[in-house]
Amino acid sequence: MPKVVDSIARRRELAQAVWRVVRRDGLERASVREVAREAGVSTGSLRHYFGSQSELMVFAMRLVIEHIEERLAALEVPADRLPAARAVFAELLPLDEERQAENEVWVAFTARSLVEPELRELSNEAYGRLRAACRKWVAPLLPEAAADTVEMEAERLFALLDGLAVHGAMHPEQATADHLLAVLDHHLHQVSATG
Amino acid sequence: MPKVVDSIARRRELAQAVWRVVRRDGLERASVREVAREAGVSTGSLRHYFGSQSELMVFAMRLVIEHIEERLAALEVPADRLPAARAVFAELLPLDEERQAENEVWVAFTARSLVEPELRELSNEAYGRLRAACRKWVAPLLPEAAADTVEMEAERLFALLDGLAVHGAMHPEQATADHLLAVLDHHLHQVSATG
DNA sequence: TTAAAACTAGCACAGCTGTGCTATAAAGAG
DNA sequence: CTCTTTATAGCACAGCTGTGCTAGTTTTAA
Repeated sequence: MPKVVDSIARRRELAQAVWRVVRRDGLERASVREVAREAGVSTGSLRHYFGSQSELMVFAMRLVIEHIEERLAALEVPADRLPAARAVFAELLPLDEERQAENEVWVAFTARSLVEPELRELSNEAYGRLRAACRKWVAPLLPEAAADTVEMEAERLFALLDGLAVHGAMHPEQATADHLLAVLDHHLHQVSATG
Repeated sequence: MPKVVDSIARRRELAQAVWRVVRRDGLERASVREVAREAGVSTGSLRHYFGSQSELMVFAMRLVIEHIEERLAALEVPADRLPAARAVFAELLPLDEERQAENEVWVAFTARSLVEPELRELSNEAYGRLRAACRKWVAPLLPEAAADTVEMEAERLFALLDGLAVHGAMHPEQATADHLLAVLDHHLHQVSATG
């Protein structure tokens, strides 16, 4: 195994230490020293893998996107249109601990991306992909609808998903997995019924 | 005019300096010194009005809630159910520069409230009030529906509004006022049509 | 075995942080 | 006027920050 593979594995471990600090103490506390401490290494060692703090943060944020895409790629999508849409969009909701953790981290990075251009790029990229996914899986539910109706429904679902994700992060006691799924199911059912 | 009135007016001015810094540089850059610089005062003077930084931040976040409630209180709500709901919920969207600014600040504070208990209280308070408002103004659109259906629709609208607000903050080029209003109108129309 | 590459540790620097403190100026009350 | 409260300014302290740097250590290659 060439060393470069271990190297990126190590980078992933360090990025997950970022996640833990972000979740526990917030993004503003994710200093180089604190992340190194969380990962159990020295700052010099951390700096060997990431030339700067912002490089570390960009990598940590990008890792969230990669995890989500890996889960989506591993998903067995049902053949029927409505169960297919449900399966895909349910996968994006913070329904279990792993996705809750990544969702909280994502919310923190997203907020910072408002003022950090390097993170903003990643946010925009994810935004575009999610928007496209909404269009792709909602369109089959509206076979007779006009193009701009499909577009409108995609935007509505897009906003709904982001809103549910925020609620899942901010109020996990109330936005339980059952709750999130119930709202999603209700919405998809109504959309496919009117289309 | 007693001095206490000027005092809270001064606190509001300083809190708005917080807003400007948060919007320009992010919440993590809103240090005591930076806010004082933005407001054109010394740190000692700032500290005379706010005994600690967290007191300043709590006040600045609470001021966002107060501004929103002032706007809602000043709103002339139409008599008809659907226009009434539209007027209220449109008021909550970041449709103009003022609301965009406050919305961005709110998003930043909300994200930090994930790890700051003092801000979390305010976030929860706002969450509860917004949820109640959704119930109040959505229920008349569904006169024949069961209670849990009304509840479900309120939750769906609640998530949609938060999602639209996030999109308005993160992607103002695409989430224009027209776009946000179109999605809101489409949703309210469909809810009231099926109810 | 030897040389090079990769890794780890930790210190040093300059700069920013929140907060406590004192000193000065302004304003209002008696 | 004087006295007290309010307001403002700015310094000092201890502590954390990102990053550059050097010195060891381990691993890999030849």
